[in-house]
Amino acid sequence: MAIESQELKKVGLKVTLPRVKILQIMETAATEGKHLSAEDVYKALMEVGDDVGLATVYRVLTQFEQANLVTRHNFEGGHSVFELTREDHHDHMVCTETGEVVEFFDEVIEQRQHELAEQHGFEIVDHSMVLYVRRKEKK
Amino acid sequence: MAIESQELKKVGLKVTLPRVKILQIMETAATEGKHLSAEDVYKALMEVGDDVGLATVYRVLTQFEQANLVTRHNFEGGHSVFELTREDHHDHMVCTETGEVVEFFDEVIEQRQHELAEQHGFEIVDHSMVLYVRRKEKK
DNA sequence: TTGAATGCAAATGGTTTGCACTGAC
DNA sequence: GTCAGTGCAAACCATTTGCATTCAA
Repeated sequence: MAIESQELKKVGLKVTLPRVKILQIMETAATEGKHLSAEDVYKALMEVGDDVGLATVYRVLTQFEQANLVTRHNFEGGHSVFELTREDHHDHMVCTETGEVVEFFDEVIEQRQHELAEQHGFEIVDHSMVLYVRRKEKK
Repeated sequence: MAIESQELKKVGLKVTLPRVKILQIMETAATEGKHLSAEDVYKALMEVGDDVGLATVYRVLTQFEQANLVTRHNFEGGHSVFELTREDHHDHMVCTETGEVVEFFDEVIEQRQHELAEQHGFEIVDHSMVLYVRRKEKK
């Protein structure tokens, strides 16, 4: 049995063709370090000849998100992008010129965030930090 | 002439009733530390008896944003909120239970962000950092 | 068999736009 | 008087949902 099927069962989702296919696509994207929108996933399915409705793509991605298989990001621009959930937390910097996405993690910042929330009597449930950047001119 | 009129002229916008009214509302909200959605502004206008179309509210807020009079934030949840642009940069924490918004600024984090961008060969154009938080249970 | 999953199309909700009318200069 | 600004309704776009059909278990 394919790895995808096992992962689906593990999170309590019935093994169906759309779910397996979409999971495969997300895994492929992950190895390339890419973040896909629902539309991207839909197109990828079309290209491989798999006829899955866009609505199903949204439904499945949402289920995957709830099952913590994928993580949803809301960068500027109105649409969401998804990536396979990884055990290691990380934030993103997005190049405003090329759209390139770089992932990073910084212990100092994470630490400060918790301290700041604490100072205001809160605890952090989640956070998003996106740096919109531009390639520096080489001198 | 009211202060609002001068501000509008300064940024090259013709002085019209909707623009003056909306600017006043944004200023009032600012003194209360509030962030308003287009809908909020629209409702505020209605309450005062000023009949301005929702479309105009969007158009004016967008113009204000381009003129750098107001700043637009895209928190989770699909809709944008606006606040008067301030010279001092700050980030936000949003309570997931009450919607309460707290502004904060932390030099340590700002510093690290620049260092991290630099490490990847980028310079920061802009950034968004939002902490989604929950009031801590008092023990 | 049988309830869950899917496809399709229609609905949604925030935001934008086309166009004729209005108003600021 | 003119052209930018506005109101209204229709259009948009990403996403969600209702419902009849299909399918995994």
